[in-house]
Amino acid sequence: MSNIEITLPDGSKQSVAAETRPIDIARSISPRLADAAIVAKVNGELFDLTRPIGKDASLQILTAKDPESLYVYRHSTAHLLAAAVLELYPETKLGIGPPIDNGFYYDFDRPTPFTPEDLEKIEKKMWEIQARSLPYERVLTQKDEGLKKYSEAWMKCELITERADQVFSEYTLGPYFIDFCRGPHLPDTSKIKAFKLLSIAGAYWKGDEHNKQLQRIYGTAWFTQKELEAYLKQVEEAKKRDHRKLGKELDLFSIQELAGPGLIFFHPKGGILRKQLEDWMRDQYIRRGYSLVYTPHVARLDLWKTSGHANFYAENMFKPMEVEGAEYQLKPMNCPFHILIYADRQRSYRDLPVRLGELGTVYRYERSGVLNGLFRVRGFTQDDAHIFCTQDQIEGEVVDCLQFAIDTLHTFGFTEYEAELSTWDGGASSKYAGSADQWQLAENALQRATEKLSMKVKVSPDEAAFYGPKIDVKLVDAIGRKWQLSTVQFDFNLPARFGLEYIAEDGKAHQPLMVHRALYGSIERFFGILIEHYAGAFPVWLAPVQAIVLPITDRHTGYAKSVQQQLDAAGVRATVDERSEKVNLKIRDAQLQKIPYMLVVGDREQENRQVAVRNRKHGDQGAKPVEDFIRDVRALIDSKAVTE
RNA sequence: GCCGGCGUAGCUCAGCUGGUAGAGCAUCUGAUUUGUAAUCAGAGGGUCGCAGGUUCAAUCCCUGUCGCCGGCUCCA
Repeated sequence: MSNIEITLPDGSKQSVAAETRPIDIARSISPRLADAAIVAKVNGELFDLTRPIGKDASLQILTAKDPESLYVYRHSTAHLLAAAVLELYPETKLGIGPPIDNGFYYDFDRPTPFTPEDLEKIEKKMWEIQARSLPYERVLTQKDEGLKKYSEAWMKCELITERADQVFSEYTLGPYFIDFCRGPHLPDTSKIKAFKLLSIAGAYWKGDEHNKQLQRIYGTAWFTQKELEAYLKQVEEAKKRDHRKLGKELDLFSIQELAGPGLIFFHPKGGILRKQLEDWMRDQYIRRGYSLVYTPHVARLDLWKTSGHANFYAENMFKPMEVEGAEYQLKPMNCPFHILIYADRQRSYRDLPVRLGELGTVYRYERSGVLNGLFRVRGFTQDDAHIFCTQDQIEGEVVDCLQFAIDTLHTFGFTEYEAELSTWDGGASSKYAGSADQWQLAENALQRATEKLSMKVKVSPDEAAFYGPKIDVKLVDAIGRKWQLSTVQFDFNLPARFGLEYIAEDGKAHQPLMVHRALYGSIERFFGILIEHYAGAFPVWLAPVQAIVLPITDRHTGYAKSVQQQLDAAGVRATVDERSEKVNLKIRDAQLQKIPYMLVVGDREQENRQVAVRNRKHGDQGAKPVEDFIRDVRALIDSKAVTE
């Protein structure tokens, strides 16, 4: 038997038998390492701990500290799930079972759906199998032989036919379970310590709704019980912040069954918040050289035929309505309208850039199953703007757009964000509109703009829209979730379709470049993100009620009202709780309404023209003159402070 | 749209595999006049999402429909 040479991460070398396995090396280094080992890396490739190394190689033993380990761990937990399902329901056919961000899932094909009770049974069975310390065994199979072996399992056959090499690997777990799988896996089930099955959902085979619908079981898995509990707690936290729940509790907005799904009603308190968003954005438009425009909600279908939306966007549009023999279309986008304004008169290069901005309300048909609170609706308002400019101007325009996006995030209290640049395929296919020159120019401009602003950007090739490359900005919220928000995208399609032009210095007509950009994206959606980010406790400048005056007894109500009037006069949104209730109750209710400041007034305050300030977060702040409070709170409002 | 779950008072939820419904909070009334997260008492309030069907009898079983939730898909 020949020997092989193993190089460890510290550079040391060992000569060992070819059938030596990573776990053997780990043991020879230290029992603790062997115990902590999850998986190995052999020449950079993930390897089972129990798979013979077989050739000269560099070897790294991965433990729970290495991020790749968790995926292997979850993948193995998914196999454990499938093994349990097969033990309980042998007729079930297996789909795929990959690890995902917070856990894993497995897709099953089965005539009767799983119930929540089944989930409990399956989880119990999983622990039972786990306790047997069954090994995950890797087996090599010939492709034709494998197809025979899996002839009962149609999904596996499909996968093997499409993806498998001539000789492929399988993994077994116990007597019932064998799976076409690249691996690697844990050595055995005893390594699995903490997991929980979470939910059952329908999922289409390969994510395509034309395919058969399978039943997916989701689960989460972590190295330790502690991490599992922390994750479940984080899920709970997210539930507490759910904007649909808070929207009702804080009386911000509603969706009315009688009016229809996906259509948002802003209540007075939500209305104040929305007005803050709108006012800030319009103000910024003006400061940053945009022209504010207003356009209709419907237009002749011909416009949408010219823009092409009637064709490629038809399935997202409400059906046209007939008016005096002509068809009219509710607008799903603002761009054609802005284009009409641009094209309404001849443009000189001296006029460019033309930046037309609008808070434009659009209606899109979304399938009923995808609607979700404020996040996914059928009618929403975009802070939409279109920039028409020359080639020389695009880089500057893109820089300004991105800077605007970053300023927007900071203003609303988001400090972390990510940017993604979606580019085309370099012309490999014909699915993209526009010329290679245009793509090059635009992609370069986007790239250079991010460099100028020192933005970190992830490039996603072949992810662009068909009409142009784009940069998307994602924010990270208070509990670490990412939300796609702003977008800056080029459009090579519409200027051509509408024959847009400007007269250049050479006296000839040229086609302008068009940039489409939205920073909030959708005001409704951004509102929802804000609700969840702040868990309803908005910064003072956004809070619907900024201060509530709490008279201790009825005889203080008069003074309380005079305080409220002073606050009103100073532009501080204030109310008075006039109920004949105890202060404790009034405070409790104000806290639950997440009102930033509670101003308790009794004999002492009335006598000294003061208010006893209570901050929703920091509690009792002591008494101070009304003017002092107004000065302090105005400072916070004027600076749009996001911390208290 | 599809799969699964759900729809009971303004809100949050109970309601024993069929005998026309109950709690807490909220509301109203009365008492209490209160100092930093729930004062007490009484009263009113439901065609059990909607429409059919089965049954002597339906909140409960069946069918359809509307809406919501978790996913699939897609995006802002």
